[in-house]
Amino acid sequence: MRIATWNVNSVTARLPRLLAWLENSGTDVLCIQETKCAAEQFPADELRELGYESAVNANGRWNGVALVSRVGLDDVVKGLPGDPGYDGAEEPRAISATCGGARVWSVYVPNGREPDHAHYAYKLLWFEALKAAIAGDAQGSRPFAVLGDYNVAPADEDVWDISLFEGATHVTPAERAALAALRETGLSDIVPRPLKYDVPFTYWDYRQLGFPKNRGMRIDLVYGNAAFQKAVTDAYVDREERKGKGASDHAPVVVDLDI
DNA sequence: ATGTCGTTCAATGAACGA
Repeated sequence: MRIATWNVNSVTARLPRLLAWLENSGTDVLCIQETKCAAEQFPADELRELGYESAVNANGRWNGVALVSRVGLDDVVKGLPGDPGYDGAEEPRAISATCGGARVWSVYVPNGREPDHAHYAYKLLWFEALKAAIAGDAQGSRPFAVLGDYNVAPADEDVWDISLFEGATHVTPAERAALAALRETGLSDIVPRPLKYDVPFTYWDYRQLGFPKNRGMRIDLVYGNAAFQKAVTDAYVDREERKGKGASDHAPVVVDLDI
């Protein structure tokens, strides 16, 4: 089974590339983040024509996640139990389902904006709720993984120049501690191969020639339990998808599994 | 080859988030 995660930065703007990528990549299950559309605007019909079922948790302009599968899509759960919400409202940042024998989540962790911003406190609370929600499945014998845009670089090496991140989110000890807490439930970081350069960056800012200069970050992560990790045969970042006109600012992370 | 992109609201750009 080939499973992938991709922050598409608007599923409607990305639709031609999304359909082409699914056709060409041989992906069985895709975890999508930042659909940036209302649920009814999600291109389920176009995906169905390619043989994929869809499950969507989205509500408009911001955020939005989805699961797309051609190997089954059962027991869909939208949202995160205990989601702290932001500014009085719960946001569509999580969806989970059973696909081809694996239980998978597609998550879009809050950005945090600045360490002294309310959004940062929200981000940490959101991580706590995620940990509580997945701890049971992490210990289970069924292959289980949480895939998505975590908006945290696990180590200093996971950003192009750590000296430029002083005082910034995505690299703070508290955010990294939140990742460590997730791993302590029984999940492992499935680190993909970079297809070019040394570090498997997954995101490059649109601005200031981020991609051509490889000013990237590894913030799209695959956290799998022991059964999932044991089944992994390969993992890589499809940086080709970041190239050219009409690309998302994130590249897909692809994982091959012997299940 | 790549010196932002995408959505929304109200509008022929600005505001906002990332």
